[in-house]
Amino acid sequence: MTPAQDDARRAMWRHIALYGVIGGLLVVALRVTEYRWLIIDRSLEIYGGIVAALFAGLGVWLGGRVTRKKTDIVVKEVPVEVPVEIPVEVRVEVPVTGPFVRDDARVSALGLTPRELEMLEMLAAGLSNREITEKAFVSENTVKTHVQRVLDKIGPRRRTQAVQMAREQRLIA
Amino acid sequence: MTPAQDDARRAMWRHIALYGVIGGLLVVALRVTEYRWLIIDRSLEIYGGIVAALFAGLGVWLGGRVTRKKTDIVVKEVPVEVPVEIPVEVRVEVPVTGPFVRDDARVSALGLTPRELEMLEMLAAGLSNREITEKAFVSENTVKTHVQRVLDKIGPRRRTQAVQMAREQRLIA
DNA sequence: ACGAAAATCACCCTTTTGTACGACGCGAAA
DNA sequence: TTTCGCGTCGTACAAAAGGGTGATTTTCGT
Repeated sequence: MTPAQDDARRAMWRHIALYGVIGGLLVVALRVTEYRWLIIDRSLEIYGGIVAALFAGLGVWLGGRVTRKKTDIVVKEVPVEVPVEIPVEVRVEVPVTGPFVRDDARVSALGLTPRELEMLEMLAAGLSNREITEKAFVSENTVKTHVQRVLDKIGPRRRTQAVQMAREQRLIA
Repeated sequence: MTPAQDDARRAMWRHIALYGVIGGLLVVALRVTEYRWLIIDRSLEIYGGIVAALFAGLGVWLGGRVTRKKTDIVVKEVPVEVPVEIPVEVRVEVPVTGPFVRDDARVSALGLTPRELEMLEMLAAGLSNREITEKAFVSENTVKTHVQRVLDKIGPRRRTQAVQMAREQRLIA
């Protein structure tokens, strides 16, 4: 019996014990409420439902707990044999999903102006208002106004979500 | 609504339907057996136990199904003999719209934990810290901590840019 | 059983964003 | 010519996010 197995066994028993305790408490609670609330009619269905729901939830939790280890695949990094020097960073470019086609119908439906589309693209690039200011040669207030209008037209109240929604609607790449 | 989300939704409803049907059958079965076997004494405990056990099992199964990792594909780094010349830029053509494959090597290189990866995905979905709080069942402070670590590890100082960079590095879809 | 890593939470402070106003100039269309 | 869309800019306040530090609890591998 290795310590690890020992630990696992203990954990298992903890689970079982917890399980039993909860079950016992539940049954007791049901017995008590039976006399307190006098719920007689359809009691079996009601109790069954309650028990089922609670234990199903517990089962989900337990299931996630016990099956987690197996599904979590650990990736070990194997040292790479390097005969010569390798550039510090090797980036693999992966062209995705062909050329992007903007949904112009959607754009005009939303009433997005060209300038606002620009702002949207810079939002998607993760630029701050200040950075957009520098790229667009306008004041920060102007940027805020444009961004605000984009948010109003697309819907959400946060730029992150605006970017996500804009991507889904094919407004930006 | 992407097809994938659609699929997930359909699967969820199938689960719920199955769940309900099993529950109904179980209750009916119990009602029948009640008259057949005339088990009256301690019947509540017995029925409770049966229902609990069955639904706990179902819960485990459901939990495993729901929380199962969608991508079982793991990218492993293997020892390779590197030829003398290393092109600075390597272009790899990939068939369009292939399933997303997380660059696990990159993930572990950055030292991103599973929880942090979750947060990253929710960031990409455009959720605010408060919304993440509700989805992850943790306090807002915890969310901020996780997000902060993600930012520290990936690099930028804004969540919008973190999402963009994470996409480029194939950390998220 | 122990230590390391991960996850959780709190506090405080600064910076960035979001919201709500109003205002001005310009060019095209009515 | 007047109106209107668009781009520009401002102020002021509210809300959210970023940043640093420290602490406790869970989890997990050995």
